[in-house]
Amino acid sequence: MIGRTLVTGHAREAGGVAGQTTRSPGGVGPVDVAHAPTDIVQALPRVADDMVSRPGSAVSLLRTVVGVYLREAGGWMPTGAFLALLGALGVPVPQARTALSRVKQRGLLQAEAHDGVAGLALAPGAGAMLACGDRRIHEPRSMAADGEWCLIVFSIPEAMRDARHQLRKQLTWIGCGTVEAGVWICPDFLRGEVEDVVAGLGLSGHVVLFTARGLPAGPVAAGQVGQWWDLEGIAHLHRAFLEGQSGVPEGSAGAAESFAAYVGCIDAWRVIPYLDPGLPAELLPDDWPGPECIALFRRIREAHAGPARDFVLGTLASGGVPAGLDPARLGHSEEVR
Amino acid sequence: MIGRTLVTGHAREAGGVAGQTTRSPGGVGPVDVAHAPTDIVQALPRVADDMVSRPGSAVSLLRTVVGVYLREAGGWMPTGAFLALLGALGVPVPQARTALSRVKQRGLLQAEAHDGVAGLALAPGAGAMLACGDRRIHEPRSMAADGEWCLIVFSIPEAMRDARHQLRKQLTWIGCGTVEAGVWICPDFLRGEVEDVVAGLGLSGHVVLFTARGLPAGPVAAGQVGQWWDLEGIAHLHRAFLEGQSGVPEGSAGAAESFAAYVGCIDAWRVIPYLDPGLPAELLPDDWPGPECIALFRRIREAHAGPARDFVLGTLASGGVPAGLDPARLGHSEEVR
DNA sequence: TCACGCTCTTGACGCTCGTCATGTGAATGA
DNA sequence: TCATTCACATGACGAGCGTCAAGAGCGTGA
Repeated sequence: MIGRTLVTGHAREAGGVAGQTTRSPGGVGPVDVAHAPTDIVQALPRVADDMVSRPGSAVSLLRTVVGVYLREAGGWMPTGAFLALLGALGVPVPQARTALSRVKQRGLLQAEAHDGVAGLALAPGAGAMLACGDRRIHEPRSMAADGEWCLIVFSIPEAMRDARHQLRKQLTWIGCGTVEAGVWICPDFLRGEVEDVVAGLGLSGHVVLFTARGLPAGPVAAGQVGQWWDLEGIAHLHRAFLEGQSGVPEGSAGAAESFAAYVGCIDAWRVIPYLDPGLPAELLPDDWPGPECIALFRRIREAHAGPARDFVLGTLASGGVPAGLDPARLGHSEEVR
Repeated sequence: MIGRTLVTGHAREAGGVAGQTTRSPGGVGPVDVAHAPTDIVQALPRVADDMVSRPGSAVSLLRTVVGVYLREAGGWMPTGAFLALLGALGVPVPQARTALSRVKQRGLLQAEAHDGVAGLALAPGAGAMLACGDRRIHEPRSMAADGEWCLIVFSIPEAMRDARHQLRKQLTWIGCGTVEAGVWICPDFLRGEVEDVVAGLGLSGHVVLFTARGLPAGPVAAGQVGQWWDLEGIAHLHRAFLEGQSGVPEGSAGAAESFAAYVGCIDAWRVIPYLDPGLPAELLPDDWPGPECIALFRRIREAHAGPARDFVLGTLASGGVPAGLDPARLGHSEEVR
């Protein structure tokens, strides 16, 4: 729902003229062609992978575990370890297996046996996406009041409408705002990601990027920013994070609890630094929840990242049976291998 | 014709998908409201006055004389002096009177008698326009390769189509190029004039200006510039100037000849620094005639500005009968008063 | 003052962008 | 495995921008 709000949230004042629908209300016959996933989907920059699944779902949690721990573990983990870690997050083994299968199918992981032990390795090319995600997640950047902007101007023929649609969507995903139809804006430090998106869609010839500065500071600029971004929707994301993480203990806890708290926090946090471009405080409402959100995220990380890491290492060392974990929470741990 | 080339010269490749038109082709009944010439016309920035008349015509020459000499003469000259000066430029007295009447009607000059002598004074508010013209004419600016751009983004509702049309036209007049529909560009040192145009049309609320930099230098940027401006049309203007002024002696000459040469040169030159934004040489074709043009303009000014000024002062001192001028060229000089 | 020609205006049109509604396939969770 | 929900593709639509063509208005020159 949140995602939907954001994606469709840029609705301009559509009031006034009542749109008339001349379409016949009844269902039409089986309509046709449709749904060739086309090669555009294949060309999708991997940023899309961060957005498809809902935070808290099994796939999303798995995706988070992969992002946070798999590279450090050498890019490969036995299947049993995945099951154990997801189990520690409250995901029953059958659903965890389904999630593994789906993430594998999506191309993020690939099956690989090491020394006869079945496991999953990072798919080639996924490393770059994860690294990019790391930057955004752990070093959320904020633009200075006099910082530079990146303006994205494009004109894409109707024949490439899919690509145009994808472009618009992905620009929204990485935090760009809409100035006018065909003119988007973001902090200039996101320029690299914009270029990646554009190149990934094969639209380099139709898009022009400018580095701009000097929005005449003051309330006028703040008003502009309010028109360009769905600040309300982004603030709602932040507040949902604050609310969801408010019960997380910020003191020391058991390794398993720390792991669950930390991964849950990352999983809830992950999408925010994408959709929030990190606008300068001077251009945001006074009660903007961003800084408080970042502070909470950092406190939780400070408290639990270390123990959570220890928990994962312990789980890996024990071959899938995490130490100090109540076996009852693991579901059918005997299935693990 | 040149003007037309420039205005309509940005035609994009209109080919491609054949659009379907569901609109009824027949004319509709007398449609309504419409057609209040509106106050938009009154709000026209004076830059328009520089473009309406063709170089070399009586009105244009008069406009040039006014711009170059009237302010120095104290903002007022007797009608006879105008007739004499235009006569020195080859304009017969009847046409000169028509020109005076029309320029007066347009609001650039206003009738004023000094000490019982009929004459014409600069209309209030015209001074600013002339000053702006001076800057562009005598100090043609050129952008550095790493200079800053001004991006103009606008979206104007269909109900204000006239204003939108005017905006587009005037942006072209002051040298702006088209990036996409609704996105224009010019060197940032023209920003002030852009703001004047926008404010003059009452469109401040619908236009956003950015200061941009960092067109990735090189042939790519040059290609972009070639798409944004009608470089061919501008080069044609330059070459026409070079050709038209090639016969002008650059050495010393009689006062009257210098006056005719100098005013003729200014008159032919005047429009060029408006339509040519002064792009950096790195982004222009190798054979770009701009610098040669400016050099020629400066040589002619160097050679003739002084004597021309003396000629005007002499004419004013003698009350309308210029010294050293062949009376035959003056037409009916006895009509002068 | 008059005829000519250019400019501007006006209406129609095509193109692009964004949105909405709808149908389909996939992801999710029980 | 199955029902529900979500995301995406598609077609239709409104809006904005620019262009074209025809007609009106105005500048130009005789």
